[in-house]
Amino acid sequence: MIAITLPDGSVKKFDAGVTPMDVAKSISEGLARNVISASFNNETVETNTPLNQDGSLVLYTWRNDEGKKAFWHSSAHILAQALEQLYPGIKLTIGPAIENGFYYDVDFGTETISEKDLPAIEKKMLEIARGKHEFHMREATKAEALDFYKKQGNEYKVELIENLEDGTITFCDHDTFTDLCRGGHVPNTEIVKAIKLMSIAGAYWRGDENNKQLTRIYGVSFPKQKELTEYLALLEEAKKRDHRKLGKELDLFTFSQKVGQGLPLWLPKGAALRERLENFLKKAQKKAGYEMVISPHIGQKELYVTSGHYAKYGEDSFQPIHTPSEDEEFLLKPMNCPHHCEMYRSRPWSYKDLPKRFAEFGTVYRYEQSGELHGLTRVRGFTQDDAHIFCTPDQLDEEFKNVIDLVLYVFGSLGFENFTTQVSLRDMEKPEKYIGNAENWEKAENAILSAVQDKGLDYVVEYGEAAFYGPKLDFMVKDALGRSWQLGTIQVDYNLPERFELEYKGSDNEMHRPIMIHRAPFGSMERFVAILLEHTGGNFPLWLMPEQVGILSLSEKYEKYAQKVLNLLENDEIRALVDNRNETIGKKIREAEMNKLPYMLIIGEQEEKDGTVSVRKHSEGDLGSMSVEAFSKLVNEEIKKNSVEFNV
RNA sequence: GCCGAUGUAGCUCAGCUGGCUAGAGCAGCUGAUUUGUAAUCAGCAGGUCGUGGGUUCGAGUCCCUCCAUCGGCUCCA
Repeated sequence: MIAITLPDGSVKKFDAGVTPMDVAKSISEGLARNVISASFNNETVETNTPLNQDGSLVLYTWRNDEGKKAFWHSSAHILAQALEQLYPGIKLTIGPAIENGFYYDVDFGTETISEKDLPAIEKKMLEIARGKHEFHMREATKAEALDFYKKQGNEYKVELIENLEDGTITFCDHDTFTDLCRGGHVPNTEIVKAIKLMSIAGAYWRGDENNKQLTRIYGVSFPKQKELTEYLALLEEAKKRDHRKLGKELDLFTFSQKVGQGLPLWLPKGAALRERLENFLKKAQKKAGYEMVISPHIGQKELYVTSGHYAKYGEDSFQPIHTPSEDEEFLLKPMNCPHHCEMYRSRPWSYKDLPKRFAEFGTVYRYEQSGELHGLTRVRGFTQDDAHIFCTPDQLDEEFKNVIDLVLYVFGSLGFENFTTQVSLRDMEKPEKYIGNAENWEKAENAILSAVQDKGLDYVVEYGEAAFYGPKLDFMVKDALGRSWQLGTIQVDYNLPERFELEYKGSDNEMHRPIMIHRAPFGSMERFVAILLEHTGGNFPLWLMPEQVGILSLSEKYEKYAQKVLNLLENDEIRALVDNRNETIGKKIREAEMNKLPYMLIIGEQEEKDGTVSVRKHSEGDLGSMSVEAFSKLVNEEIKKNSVEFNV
């Protein structure tokens, strides 16, 4: 007999060799029907794995992430089987579950497949699924495993196996199909009822662009057709919040082929929105002791040779600007830091002057690969809400933490609650990617780690994500489709101060090197506005709205009164517009609703006589009539409610 | 940059296997209407079908080039 501990703490006795499925059956028939995977002593097991020792067992269903993972991973096996049947001779590589579904990377050899082929593959997958084939794990020696794939001529699987240790290698069989696999499957194929293959993409073997590009097929699957339908509807719904679509509809920004790809054009409403965001941050930064500076958009090549940008990126970026004089070269600035370093150098500093905080909404230009451009989230010309803090070593910790507070304030004020924080460190195996010595890197990385720990931030560490001059703390937010974007960033840099020979005089009357913190709470205005658009669906907080109130006249007869209301609102600093067109009130309301105008004031004979306005709130409807003063108060209270002061 | 897809009026879309002067709705303009909480009616105007080549008696439709966009990969100062 063995003792199985269940998640609720209860312990049940079973004969050795009992399977997780047997345990599920002993609890209830319903659970047995729904269980799709299990873990035993924190290790993933199959539902048919015999358990031979005491331990704790967790049973997963579709409701658990673990269950979904097993479901989608199993679906990837079915996809692979379908592909092998339809395209004999292909080479399978890897097929994991991902956040929303699964994929399989395949070398199709000379064959090319396109999205037109997907329905046939889906059909084959469903056919296989209906066969109710059970998944069985099987151990194999390294020699057997290598032999199996060498016979097939599959160099990818051979490479994978060569990196595995003998004794840890397992295969998974179902129906006629076999795949190298670590485990974690559903009991049998039949529970996969609905399958949708989403798209085809190229993906480099092992994620390295020097390797061969494989064909990746993305798919998603569900235990019920209804859930698939709902999922697809959700995706459609998310597309409505796409910032590219909303930006066009709300007249915020545009792109022009003539101006160039990745070069956004901010239209009046977008520019006003952006200005409001900038002012919001300027106000908080002023309180936090920042000083605004301004630098030009280009700089001499020498500046970037000093900073290290030229050696690192010169050839792969926008090419230098040449002038009529010989040998003169200027670069579009890819970053503001070199300029700010030169500002620091403009005079000598004492330790008593530090920290020095130079802030600038600085527009930078970076030659992103064409395939990488994406709406406003990835562009070639953008404005960073940049600042560089020059401080002494003993000020670093406090300064860094103050910046964390500022970023949290900005995110909080704009309703970004679901962000994640990432500590981006260097990739130790690729030192050529970075400038500066190991000792400085170590110091900078430790400074960030200790600050986030003291602040109690819930963070993940990513190696190889650091900037070339220093490690970062990044604040990531997801877009409407769940893709993660880096917004705020804080970076510790010991390297640029050295390259620019920055100094200050210490209390010991000796010269010392300051440490630099690079930081941008928004990240960039472009990306921030994009993500804000997707989060709010265009319904920004009232204080940010380009237009807050529409005064809709019932007919042209009320023009004078409309103007009077407009003047009253403007006196209270409320942004309003008058719609006095010769259209029906129904049409004016419809348009205002579609333009996401937060408030509509309907005025006609009655209102003019009483000196009131009839208030309608966006997507909520009629709020009844009130005086203009009462309405102003309503608006200002809503604005106040949503804005918090930044306290240092 | 790489893989796959897409590109018809300002916007959303129709245009079957190549065949008359390329259609519709919304937006725009003109006129009528002067309106009570999500589309008043009528008329008008608007497109070298992304670009450049090619095949053909004939190309929006077929082929190639380039450009841009979309979904990924890689990259991301």
